Amino acid sequence: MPELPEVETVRRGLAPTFVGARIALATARRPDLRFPLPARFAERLTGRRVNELRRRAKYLLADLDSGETLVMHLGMSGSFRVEGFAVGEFHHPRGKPGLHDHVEFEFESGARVVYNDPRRFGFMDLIETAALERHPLFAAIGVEPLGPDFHAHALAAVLAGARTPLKAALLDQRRIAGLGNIYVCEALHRARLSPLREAGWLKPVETRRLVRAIVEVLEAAIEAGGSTLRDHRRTDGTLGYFQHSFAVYDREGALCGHARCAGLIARTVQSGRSTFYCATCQR
DNA sequence: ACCAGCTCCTGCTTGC
DNA sequence: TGCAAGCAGGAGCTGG
Repeated sequence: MPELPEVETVRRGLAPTFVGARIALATARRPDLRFPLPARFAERLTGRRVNELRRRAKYLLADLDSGETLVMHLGMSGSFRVEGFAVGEFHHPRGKPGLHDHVEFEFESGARVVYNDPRRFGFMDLIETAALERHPLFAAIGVEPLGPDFHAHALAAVLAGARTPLKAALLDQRRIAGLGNIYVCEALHRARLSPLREAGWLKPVETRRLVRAIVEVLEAAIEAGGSTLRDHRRTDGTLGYFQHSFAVYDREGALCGHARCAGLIARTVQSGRSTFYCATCQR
């Protein structure tokens, strides 16, 4: 489900509850998500204070006072909800867990955070904070598109020589971090670049346009609280609304929104995933 | 080394 | 209305 803007939205939603708070009780309702949870997962979380809640690519990282970091990935259908401290909810009874409520954090403050994931493509792990960057999950992850190192030279460098289609290259987390199917389609449309282009052969001016488009699309999506197609919700249960701003995604047959372009949005399939684009102005 | 395709899982949408 | 097939935002793995 969630791409960078959705994960960032979740991070911002969880931060007030997580950061500086102590986990009074962690509960795992099953031994595995996509992968087995690490040994003694709940025990290693219980009693720990969260020093920081960060995001890297599509991962949420909660740095604990134990020297470990709780690494969380939402997969396709993972979501968090924060309970407690809402108006009229001082004493929420600890009822039966809802369907697909897999992990739960109760804080000393009384707030409770529940991780729900129907498809269970998400996963969690506990990794020594100091070793995070060397960990296989993170060692090969590419440039952060909203970070200080993302500029035309950096993008050109990671695309150099790639003979794969631009669409596939931008989905590759080792080249650039955090983009998924939706925002790749949207960014390519904004940059007027064809998803079918060979990735390693962009002109400098095109690379610059692509960098700007990626940053603009991601920032606008975060501003809107992400996109809610099926699963994504903010942690307070409200919906993101960037889906109303899609120019191409899931809009086959619609008019291309670019000025002076009368093209229609087409759908095709690249490496098994839907691509939406305007064949008239995306070159 | 690089790349396309398959796969994990559940639930919603689509078409008969 | 009911049912089954098809499809979904991720990404690790396999095999070419």
